[in-house]
Amino acid sequence: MSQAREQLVEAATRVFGQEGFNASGIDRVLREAGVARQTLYHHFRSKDDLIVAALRRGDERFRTSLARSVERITDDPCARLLALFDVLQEWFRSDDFKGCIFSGACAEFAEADHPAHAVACEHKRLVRGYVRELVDAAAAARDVEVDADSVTDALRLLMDGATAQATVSCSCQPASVARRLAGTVLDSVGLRP
Amino acid sequence: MSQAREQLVEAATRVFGQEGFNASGIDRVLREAGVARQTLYHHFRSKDDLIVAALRRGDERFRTSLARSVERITDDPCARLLALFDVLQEWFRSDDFKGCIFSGACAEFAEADHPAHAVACEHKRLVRGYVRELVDAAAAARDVEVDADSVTDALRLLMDGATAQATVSCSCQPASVARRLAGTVLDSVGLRP
DNA sequence: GAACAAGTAGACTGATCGGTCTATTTCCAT
DNA sequence: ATGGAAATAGACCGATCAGTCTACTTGTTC
Repeated sequence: MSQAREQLVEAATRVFGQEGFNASGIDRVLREAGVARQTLYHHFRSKDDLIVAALRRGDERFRTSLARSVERITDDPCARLLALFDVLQEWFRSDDFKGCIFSGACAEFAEADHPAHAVACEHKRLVRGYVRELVDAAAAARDVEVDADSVTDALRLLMDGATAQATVSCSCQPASVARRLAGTVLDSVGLRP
Repeated sequence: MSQAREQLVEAATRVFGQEGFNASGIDRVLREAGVARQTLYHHFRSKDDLIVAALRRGDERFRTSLARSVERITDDPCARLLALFDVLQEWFRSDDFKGCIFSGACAEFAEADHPAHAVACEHKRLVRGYVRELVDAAAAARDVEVDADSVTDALRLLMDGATAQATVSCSCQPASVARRLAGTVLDSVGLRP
């Protein structure tokens, strides 16, 4: 993998995440990447292509970071479901938190068939897959029968709700609210840590 | 109130809501409003001013529509809390649903001190105020003591979560998930319809 | 050492952007 | 009737945008 391409994707994820997609010009990304104009168009056909690559990079980074953070917090499979919200809170607290770039991409590229929208949709699907794994692991550890899909949907909705509210309010409190709600959900299905 | 200004704000809410803020040019709004260029700058100092006016209009329209829809669905104060999610589902189902323009505004204007961000924040606060009224009414009707703030926070988080997910997935299912979760929340505090 | 791919620097294009300026018209109130 | 505010049409401005083109410099590989 080319180093120039690597720095391009890296700068793009950073710039687009901070300023938005339509608001960030190609020149800004090039300057931050320290890369020539033509190099961009050697690796990507258009700005949209770069946006898609940046979103994919953001997806990988987010999911690996989420999993690693959750695993670092606790070993207990049930407690890990609540740890999801501790990780979110940590994220909201960070100085450069500007909301979920995938929700942002859907806001800026509202047409459902836009490639960026598709990547965002896939990202949410993959995160759901990870949460689903955690739910299955917790159910197995507690040896209880649960409607794993319903529990997963509930947790995902709480996560996205907290993120949306944190983006608008610039506060980390939504994470606490979501965590408390998640606790009652887990309680009701016998997955209380 | 001037008719030209009225049509400007109306067209702006429509165009910005469909295409986003940075992606929509002034010319597009002018064409849809059927209004001359100079007329815009007679009523607004800048595009940002028009954006703020459009958001305010969207706020009014959303809240009055929400309240009217909820009141139309049921008279029971507790059932109205669940009706919030029926209204959301109806919204998600509409053909031109493109997500919450206030969350979209925060995605496009991430700086917390941007006027559009401030209006979005105020909108969320006002919606919370309405939900809070519904919670208080339900508690009074059931004659139970509830932590109204907590219940309101929970319902608002479920609403925003459903909206965020519906925006990405282009589905109305998140409304059902949120409604079911809201039901368990209300159950646990004695506000079950 | 020749060929070739990757990268750089920077000028350039056509389009669009937000915003200004001028000239003219409409219409209402004094 | 006359002055003034509101509105129109459209040229115009400087800036920025995404994307192209040319010319030159690296390395690497055969």
